[in-house]
Amino acid sequence: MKIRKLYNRIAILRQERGISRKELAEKIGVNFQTIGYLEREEYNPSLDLAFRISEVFGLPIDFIFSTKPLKPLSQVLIEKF
Amino acid sequence: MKIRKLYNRIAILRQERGISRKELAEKIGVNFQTIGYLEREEYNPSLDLAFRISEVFGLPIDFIFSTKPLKPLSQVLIEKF
DNA sequence: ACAAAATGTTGTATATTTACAATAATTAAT
DNA sequence: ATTAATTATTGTAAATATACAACATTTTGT
Repeated sequence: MKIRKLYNRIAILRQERGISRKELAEKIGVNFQTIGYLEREEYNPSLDLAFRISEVFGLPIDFIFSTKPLKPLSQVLIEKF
Repeated sequence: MKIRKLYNRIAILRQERGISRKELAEKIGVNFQTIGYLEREEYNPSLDLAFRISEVFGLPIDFIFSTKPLKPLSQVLIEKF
């Protein structure tokens, strides 16, 4: 299976909550550098890791991750008006 | 990260649609034995593969996959009454 | 009952993800 | 301005996912 690059909102969600990668990594049970890789989208998480992130943020996987580049949350929100 | 076993509804969703593993595998672009491994929950898919499955069935990832054992669809449906 | 199709099992090889360490660069705090 | 904290970069090793093949078993169709 030829890999497909995935996109995510990890960086913004983490910043919204005002925590560092190290803190997020601890909540998730993963090395803090792994968070860096994911935020830079250098590789895709396993489904298990995606679920952990989803659980920490309390948001569904499809909201955090996408096969297509993600619009800024502000724009998504305004489109709901 | 110690791996966590994940659960999924791939087998029922595939059977609902009346297709074989081979056919599903072709739609997804993966080896047909990989579908077997996933249905038997012998290992977890990558997030990319989870997205492909989600796209083929037209259902969100959180509906198809779960960190906890999944109730039969019939039961989930009845609980909505 | 038989043949064909689908699924399961076992084994090996490759690709991708995760961990970890050491150091550089950037940003934040004092 | 300096220190501390955070993030980026590079490299290596380990764990897990995916591909593929060959054969056994089960199920389905006729």
